[in-house]
Amino acid sequence: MLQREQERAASRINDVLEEIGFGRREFTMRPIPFAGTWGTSSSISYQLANETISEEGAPELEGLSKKQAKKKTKELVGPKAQEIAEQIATRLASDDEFASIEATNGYINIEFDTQRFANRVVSAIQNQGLEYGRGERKTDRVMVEYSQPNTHKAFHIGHLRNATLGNTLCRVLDLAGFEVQKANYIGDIGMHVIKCLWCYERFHYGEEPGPADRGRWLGDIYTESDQRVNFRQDVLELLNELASNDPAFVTMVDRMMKELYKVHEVGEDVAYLLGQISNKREIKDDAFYDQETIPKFWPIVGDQLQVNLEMSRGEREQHDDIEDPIPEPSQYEDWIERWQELSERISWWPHVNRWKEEIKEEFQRWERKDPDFVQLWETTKEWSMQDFERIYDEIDVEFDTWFYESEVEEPGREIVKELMDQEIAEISDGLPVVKIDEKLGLEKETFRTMPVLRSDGTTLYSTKDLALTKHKFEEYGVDRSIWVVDVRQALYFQQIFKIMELMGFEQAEKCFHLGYEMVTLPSGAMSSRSGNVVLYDDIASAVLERAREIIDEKNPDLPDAKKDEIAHDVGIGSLKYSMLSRDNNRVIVFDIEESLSFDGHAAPYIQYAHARACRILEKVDKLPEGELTFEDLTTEEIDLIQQIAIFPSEIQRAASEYKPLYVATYVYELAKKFNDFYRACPVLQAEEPQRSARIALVDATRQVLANGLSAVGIKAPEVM
RNA sequence: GCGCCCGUAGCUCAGUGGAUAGAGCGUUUGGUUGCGGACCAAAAGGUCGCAGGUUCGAGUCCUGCCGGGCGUACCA
Repeated sequence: MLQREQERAASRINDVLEEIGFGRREFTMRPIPFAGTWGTSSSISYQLANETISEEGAPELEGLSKKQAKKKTKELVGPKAQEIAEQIATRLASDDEFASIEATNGYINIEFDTQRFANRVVSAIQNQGLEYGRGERKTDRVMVEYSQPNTHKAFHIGHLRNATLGNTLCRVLDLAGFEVQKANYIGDIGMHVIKCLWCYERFHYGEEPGPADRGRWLGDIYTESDQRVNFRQDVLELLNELASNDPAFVTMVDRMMKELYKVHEVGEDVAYLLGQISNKREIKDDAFYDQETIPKFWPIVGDQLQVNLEMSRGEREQHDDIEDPIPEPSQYEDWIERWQELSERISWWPHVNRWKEEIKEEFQRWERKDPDFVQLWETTKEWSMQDFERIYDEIDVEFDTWFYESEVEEPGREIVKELMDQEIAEISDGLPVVKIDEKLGLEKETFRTMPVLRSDGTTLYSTKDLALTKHKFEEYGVDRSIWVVDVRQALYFQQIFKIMELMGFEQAEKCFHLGYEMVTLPSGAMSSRSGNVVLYDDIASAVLERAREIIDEKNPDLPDAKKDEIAHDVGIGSLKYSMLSRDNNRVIVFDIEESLSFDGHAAPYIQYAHARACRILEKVDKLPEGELTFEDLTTEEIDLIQQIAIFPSEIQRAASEYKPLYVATYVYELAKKFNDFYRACPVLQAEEPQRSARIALVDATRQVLANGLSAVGIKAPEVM
C-alpha cells in the first residue's frame, strides 16, 4: 500500500528528471526520518549534484590539484544538491496528490496526505483483522527444522532459545506468504542415550520416577553417567590447573609427596606426580601403575588447598620460597569447591575405565537390536517425549512433522553406499569420508573433509543428516530447507549442503543454516555435568510465580483461573521475548534476576500497551465506520499511524533475511509509539470528529499489536 | 595455520550507505478529579575497538591490525 505510493513518488521524480535533462534513474525512496512527518524522501539530488560538478566542472575547481579538487567538490555537493532538490520540488509542486513537497538539506521530501492515507491504513486493518500483515502467496515450499532436543537429557534455556527462534521464524515465514512445514528432529539415539541407559541399568535398575518428573529424572541419570565417564578427566583437569596456576601448590609438592608415600608406597606413581607437578607438565590419565594412587592423594590435595587459602587470606605467614604471587582467596574457594565435589566421588576413580568398556558393550546391544535394550529404550524415550510435549504446549510451539534419529540410521547407511558408488566419498584412514575441497577443486582449505560413517560401520550424526536432508527434498517436496541450530555447527552445515550439491540436488542452493549463539550464565558456559545449568522448568516456574505476584497486586479482583492464565501469558511471553530481542549471532548471558523483571524493553511492556488499548475500546459502544477525519494530527498520531502502516513490509523484511529479531523490535517500537500517543492524545474525552478517528486508530493499533505479538509467538491478553 | 562471530552510553543491547547515532537498565529530579503508574517526562552519559581505503556521503561496504568468543576427519 505504502510501497505503491513510494513507487509513484519515485516515478514522478523520474518524470521531472527526464524533463530537466538528467534522464531516468534507479533509486530507492526512504521514509523521512523526522518525528511527526509521514512521507517518503529521496537523496537522488546528491548523486546528481556530484555528477554535475565532476562532469561540467565548476569555476571553483580551476587550477586545483586532484586532492584539493576532491575536497572542494565535497563542499560544493551539499549546496548543489539543495539547488537540484529545489528545482525538482518546484516542478513536482504542481502535483496535488501529495500533501507537500519540499527540498530540505538536499533531500526531496514528499509528505503523504494523512487524511487519505490514514483512512486507507486504518480501514485496511479493520477489514483484514488477523490477516493484516499477510503477504502474497509465495511458491517455495519451506521446511524449518528446529528444536531438535535429545531425549534422556533435560531441557534447558539454551533449548528454549532454539525453540523460540525457530517457532518465530516459522510464524514470520508463514505470515510473509510461504507454505511452511515445521519440523522437529528428535535425538532419540546416540551416545548420550546409551550412556543414560547404561547408568540406569547399572546403578538405578528398578527405580521408578514420579509420573510428573520423568524427564528431569532421566536427565539427572544422564548427568550422573556423564560425570562417571568423565570423572578422571575432571580430576586431572583440576590437578593440572593447580600445577600451572597455583605457585604455592607447586612449591609444596615435596611435602605432599612425602605424605603420600607414608600412606601409599608406590614409588613409580609418587615420582611421576612429583615430576609432572614440579615441572608443570601435564598429568596423564594412563600413566599410573596403581589405581589407588589418586584416591590416596586426594585428601592431601584438599588439605593443601585449605592451607593455601588461609595463606592467601593472610592468616598464615607467607613462605619466602614462593616467588610468584599467589592467587586470591576467591580463586581458592572455587578450587576447594571443585575439590569437594570430586572428593565425594573419588572412589569412582579405579572403575572409570571399566565403565567405559561397559558403555561400548551397551552400544553393541543397540547395534544388534537386543530386545531387552530396545524395550527399555522405548519406554524411557517415551518419558522424555511426554516431557517435551508438555513443554511445547506451555511455550506455544508446534510441529507438523516429527523426525527421529533412530529412523534414519538405515537410510544413512544407504546414502553412504550411494556416495561411494558415485565416487563422491572414498575410504581414507579406514572410514568413508568426502574430501569436499578436493571434489570441488578448491585450492584453499574451505570445506575440508567430512567423515560420513565410523570405521566400525556405525552411523554418525552426518550419516543421518545427509539421509534426512535427501528425504526432505524427495518425500516432502521441500524447495527451501532451513535448520535452526547452534552456530558452532556452521562448518558442519556448509559441508552437508556441499555434499548435497555434489549429489546433484538443486535445492542445496536454497539451504540455510540459521545459527544462533550460546546462552551462557554469569558463572560461565552451561554444562549439565558441572551442574552449571538453568533448566527450563526451574526458570519457568520462577517466572510464573513472579508474574502471579504482580497480577495479585495489580488486579486482585480477577478470578483465580484468569489470573493463572494471564500469569502464564506474561511470564512465558517475557521469557520468550528475552530470547528474541537479541540478535541470533550474539551470546546471551542469561541473568535470572533480569528475566524476572517485567519492566522496560520486555514482552509485558508490549502486552500492557495492548491491554490499555482494549480498556479504551471496552468503553466504546460501537466502533466508528466510514470515512474518518484525520486532520491536524499530532506528532504522536502521525508516528503511530506510520508504524502500523509498515507492519506488512517489516514482516517481508524479516522473512527474507531470516531475522526474527526485526519483528521483536518492531512490535516493541509499536507499543512505545502507542504509549506516546496514549499520553498525548485523549481518546474518549476528545470532541467529534476527532474522537471517532482516535477510537479507530486505537482499534487498529490493538489489532496490529495482537498480530505482531502473534508473529513472535507471544500471547496478547486483554487484561493484565 | 585457516575460517566464522562479537566489539556502539557505566551495564545490557537496537541501528535498511543518507539528514542531529537511539532504546532499556542503573543514577538524579519530577508526573495536576484524566483512558490502568507493568506507564510517562527531564537531566546526565559517545574518539561507534584502532588505522587506512571506497564513496558526494561510512556505525553500516573493503583491507590490515588489536581485544574477546567459537569451529576446524570417525561428539552431537
